[in-house]
Amino acid sequence: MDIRLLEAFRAVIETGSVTHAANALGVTQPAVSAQIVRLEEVLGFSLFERTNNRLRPTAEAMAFRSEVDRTLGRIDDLTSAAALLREGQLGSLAIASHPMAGVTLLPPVVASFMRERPHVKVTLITRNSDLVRGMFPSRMHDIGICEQPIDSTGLNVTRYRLDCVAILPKNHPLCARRVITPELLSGVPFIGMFREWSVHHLVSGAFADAGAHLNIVATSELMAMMCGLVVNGAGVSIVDPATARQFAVLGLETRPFRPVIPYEIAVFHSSDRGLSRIGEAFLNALNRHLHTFSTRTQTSST
Amino acid sequence: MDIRLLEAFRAVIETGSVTHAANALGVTQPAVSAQIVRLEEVLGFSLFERTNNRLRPTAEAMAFRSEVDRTLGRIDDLTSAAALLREGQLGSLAIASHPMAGVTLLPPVVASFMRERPHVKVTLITRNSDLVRGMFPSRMHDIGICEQPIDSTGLNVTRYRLDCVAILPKNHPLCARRVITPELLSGVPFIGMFREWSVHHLVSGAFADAGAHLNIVATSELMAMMCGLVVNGAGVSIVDPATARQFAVLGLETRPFRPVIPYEIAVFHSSDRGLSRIGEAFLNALNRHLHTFSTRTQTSST
DNA sequence: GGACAATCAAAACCATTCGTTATGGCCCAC
DNA sequence: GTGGGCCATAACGAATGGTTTTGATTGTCC
Repeated sequence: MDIRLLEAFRAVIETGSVTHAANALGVTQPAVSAQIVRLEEVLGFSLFERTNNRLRPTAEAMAFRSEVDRTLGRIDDLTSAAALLREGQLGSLAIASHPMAGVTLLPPVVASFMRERPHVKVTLITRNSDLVRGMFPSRMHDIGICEQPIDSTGLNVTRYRLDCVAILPKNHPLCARRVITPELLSGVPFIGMFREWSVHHLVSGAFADAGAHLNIVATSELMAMMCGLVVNGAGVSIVDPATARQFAVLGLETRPFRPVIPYEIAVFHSSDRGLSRIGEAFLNALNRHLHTFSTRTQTSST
Repeated sequence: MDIRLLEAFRAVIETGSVTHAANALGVTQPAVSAQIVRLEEVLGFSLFERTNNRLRPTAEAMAFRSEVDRTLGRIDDLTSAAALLREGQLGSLAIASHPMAGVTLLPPVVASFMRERPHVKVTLITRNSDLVRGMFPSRMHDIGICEQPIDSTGLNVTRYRLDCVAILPKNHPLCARRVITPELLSGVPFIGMFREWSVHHLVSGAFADAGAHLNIVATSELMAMMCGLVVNGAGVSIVDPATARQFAVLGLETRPFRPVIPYEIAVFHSSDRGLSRIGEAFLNALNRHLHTFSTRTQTSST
């Protein structure tokens, strides 16, 4: 059952003549004539009555036509689905990330990605970094995001280093400074993170190196709460720039912090299994987004 | 978008290897290999990752597969619809008949026809003979049935002549006779037809020729009522054999009548428009049925 | 009524396509 | 290391499917 025969049949029915159908199809009249004959042979019944050098559809042809229409419609759907797949517009994307990425990094990227690709189904899984690492190389997820360090065997890993920033409430005296240092923050009420987080080890190290006093007045497990405390004047803090930007709407002031406190995350996927076009597109979008933080990137694969 | 490519794709996915797919499809392995390449070129994205001389479907291939399955399923439907059309099992049949055919002739034929062809939609229109004749050559109906005479220009007409029979109640004295004649019925209570009907003109003519007395004690418009009257002993009558058989379940006795009273009907269809396979099949069935009445047939077309 | 235009079919021809056979490379298992 | 399984490539041949040309038929317009 050749599709071209069906298209020829439809064209003849619609235009009412072989000649016009041939014009519509961009082929010559004898070609269409032969196509109709072939179709009739394969079907085993005649589609047209040849009378007076004219074709008149038989009753069977009329009934067959509706079937053909449905079939050609389905094939149109198939080709448009193929086009969507080709452009990475159709399919699914499963991302496993650690909580901070899930809360502060992914939302803007995923949202704009979904806006551009309304047919893509996105699944977001949030687990702690260890569990995210353990989820690969199972085939369930396309992309993983976790904190450093990560063993890259069997994975394609892209490492990003974001420079942490100081966050201050509006009108805080230190807002006058373009760059914040441990000396400036010595003794200033500071909001820390309750859980183990590499960044805060680095922060306390930087304070110690500078002989400054880290005056932690509150800790929280949630970035949103820390930022909320800062906004309301409970103190200042140092967080990764993605978090700072995500909660900027609350009214945070952001300043660079020196010495540089790097926050390192790893974005990865199975290296044995090629990434889907959607996955590639998402990695590009994520990469673009991360580079708005003047991020340094390093890719490694095995 | 060649269907064979889709079938090759499906076979490779299902069997897991090009070689097995080739076996399943009855072609050689390089053929399937080339088909997959062609399909990938047409689609614009790759369907398999070639690694370690093995093929592994990409994420896009998995998504594409469901579309392909639907498409191939639709094509299966198309081919089976084509098979039904070829066998006259799918489509519609519109029959316009005069009332007596509609009541006594068609029901058994149409019922068994529909039983054999569950996918065929049958439309029955019942009008008087003049109106039935007037319905052609409009294209709305496939087959017309009316009483004689009929002008056959533009029509394919098959004329049937049925010999009318005498109908008697059970245990009527005349049941002892193998053949009924006007002489035997002279003075016997007779059920006539109210409306103009050629048969009854012939009957009264036969009685007159034989010098017999036609003693009409009741008339009706409905064959069913006439037969009911006969069954219940109100009299005897002479009707066409199709009617007699149709109402035989009521408990009629039927005997040949001499001289022969012919009842003539015409079965016809447009001659400019070929009859559908369904129409042909129905005409055959109708012809077979009518010949169980030892009917004489005569076909004419213009 | 005759010339013309339109339509479809048939024949000859040509190119592309598509499948087969033969072969080679690669990887895995034994 | 060797053999077997799997896939890709190349060479080749057949057949499919198109074009061009031509012919036959019919309806139409002067």
